[in-house]
Amino acid sequence: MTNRLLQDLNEAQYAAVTTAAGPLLVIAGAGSGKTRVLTRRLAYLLQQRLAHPHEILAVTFTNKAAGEMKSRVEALMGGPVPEMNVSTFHSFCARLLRIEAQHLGFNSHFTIFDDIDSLTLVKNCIKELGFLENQFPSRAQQKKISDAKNKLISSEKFAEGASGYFESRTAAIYRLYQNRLRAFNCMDFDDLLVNTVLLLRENETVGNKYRSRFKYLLVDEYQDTNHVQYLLLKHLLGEHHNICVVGDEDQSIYGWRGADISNILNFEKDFPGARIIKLERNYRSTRVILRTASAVIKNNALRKEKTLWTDIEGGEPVQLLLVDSAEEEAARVIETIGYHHNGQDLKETVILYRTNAQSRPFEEQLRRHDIPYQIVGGISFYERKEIKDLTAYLRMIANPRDDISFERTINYPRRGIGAKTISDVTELARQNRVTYYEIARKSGNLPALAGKDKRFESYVALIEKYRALKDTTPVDILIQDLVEDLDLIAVLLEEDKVTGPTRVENIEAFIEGAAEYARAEAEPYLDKYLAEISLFTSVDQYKDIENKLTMMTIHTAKGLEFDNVYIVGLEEGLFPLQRAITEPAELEEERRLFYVAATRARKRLFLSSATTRFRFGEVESIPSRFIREIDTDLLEIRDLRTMRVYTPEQTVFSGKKHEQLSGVHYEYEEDELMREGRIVQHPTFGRGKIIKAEGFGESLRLEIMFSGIGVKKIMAKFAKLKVIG
DNA sequence: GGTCGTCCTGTTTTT
DNA sequence: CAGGACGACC
Repeated sequence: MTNRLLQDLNEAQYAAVTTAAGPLLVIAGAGSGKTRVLTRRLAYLLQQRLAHPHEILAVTFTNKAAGEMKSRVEALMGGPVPEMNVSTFHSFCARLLRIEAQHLGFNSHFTIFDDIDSLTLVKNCIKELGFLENQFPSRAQQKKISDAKNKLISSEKFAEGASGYFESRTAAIYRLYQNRLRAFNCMDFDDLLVNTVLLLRENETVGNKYRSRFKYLLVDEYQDTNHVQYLLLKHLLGEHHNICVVGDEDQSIYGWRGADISNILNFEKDFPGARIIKLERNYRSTRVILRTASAVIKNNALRKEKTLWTDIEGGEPVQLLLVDSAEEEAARVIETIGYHHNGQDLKETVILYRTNAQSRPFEEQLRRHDIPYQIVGGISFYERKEIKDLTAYLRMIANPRDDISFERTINYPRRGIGAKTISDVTELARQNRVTYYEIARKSGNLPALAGKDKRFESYVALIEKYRALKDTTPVDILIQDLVEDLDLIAVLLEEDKVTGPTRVENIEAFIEGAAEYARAEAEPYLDKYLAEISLFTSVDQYKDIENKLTMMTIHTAKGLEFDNVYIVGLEEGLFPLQRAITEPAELEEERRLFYVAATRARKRLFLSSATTRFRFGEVESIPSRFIREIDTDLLEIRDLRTMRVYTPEQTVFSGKKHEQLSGVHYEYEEDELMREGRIVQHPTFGRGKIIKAEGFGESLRLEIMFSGIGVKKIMAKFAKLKVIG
């Protein structure tokens, strides 16, 4: 009898599904049936009774992917598999820590700081230490701290390795930040991973407990794991070596967040005896689309050679739209969508962009034409002010030690507690080494807060009321009552006549979300609900709703596929981003990002590029180098400025390069002269020698050593340089 | 204590 | 161009 789990698999897929024991690396090219392999593999482990559901841990990148994987496995197994662990790294860690928190000096009601909370705390720390915000911008400091954590460098270790003015101060900020989080009984996103690793590594009992529990580990999107995640896997792996990771180094796009591409490149070294299986046959895209993606990605040096192929012959040429401005781009793209998708379901079409800010002109056009759409990501629902304010209350209720949530809620809605009083509270809390909430509770006994104690009392009474209810009242009811107690609806409507109603709608949607959760959960109480919503990802909100166009960043689109894909804003400085142009490693990541974007498409791919784009001030744009890397016979160029169309045949036949068609001169010849070793004449600095040249054309940057002046970094397009030797 | 206006900076992607 | 920080004023 044939095993239906092994039907319809190609040879490589079959091997990936059935190779159960030992380390296994599955290199899964875009569209190569990865999800099918993953779900069949899990079902196969269960079917062959190699493991009980609770002995399997599968980690995915988003909650949505986890949910889908689980339901597909259940469909294959013909029934629910409730005990199988399928989750993201972060939510797996959060759940584990909820159980084991006391071993780390946290209590199990700890709350999770999102990016905004964490930034607020960093700001507070910088202020408290008396450092200047312009010398130590909070965002940059936050990033440094996060980078350190991703490499498992503690604040103590960071301080040891720190040298000089800036680093030693960053170390101080890091230390204070970490101490505060601990005092608040809070963890940021990075802490969830770091603390789990520390616990598994340093607490033998806990470590052994989890090591003996999981017999099979499965990791999706391995190319985007960071060092801490890698260590987490190492520490979860017990006697057995049954770890299967699936990934594609060409799709690694989270380097900026600490993802370490060497995890996948070094898998064989890290896990001796590893078997490698490559899935190279693509079932998704037309040959034209694959060739386009490959033409760009092959310019990267850091990759394992791999060739995707498909049986899907030919396909429509890739259309390149050339336009004047960002507004024009939006108008023409929407027009093209209307033209091509007459009668088709809009859910099969997506507009992908490099940065969230690019969505605006498209939104305007879509509204104007009354086309239904959804934007995934951007300012997430949970980051909206009214939602943030409400969740800050919920967090105070779950965990009153959280000073950041205290600050956010103490005077909203207004209770007559202003900046002065809050700084008094801060001061008192520091002196007495207690939390802000503790000060609020004792305000009656504190002379410094004389006269204000009634205001604090009503706040404390409110928090305490809900603290008493939180473990027994379903979370949606709790939130509803809280909103009423705060009179939040009236406050919002009063506050701003224009945005008020929308904000009220958002509050209502939030309550509805909680109600949905309450219906699905056996114990729908606050603590768990908060943990869940703080780990929502931006794709988690994506639903392929009938007849709605979708827009999102390329990062968010990872793992999704559509019939029609529009990649917009293909200009130097935007895609690739300006800062990537001079950094080879970052440029390669941008290229992978293009690769991910293009391979989302099944049938049709459209690219667009504008000549001018408003960023800070007006900026002339030139088409992205990625366009030039695509073979001309794949492209149909529609120059919407001149209303000229160049088919692939014409382009090839006339031997024209597309940079000429687009009317942009790249001025290679000039570039050729501006190379290292050349002597140039500068109007103010005089004679100098080029010691470094990066970029090309408009973005050519030079480092020039001027005699008697020193090294200057110069943008070639602004400096009136003359080559004299 | 609250509000309004001005100046300044900083701009990528997200768990 | 937008959002935050800060200072002036009510």
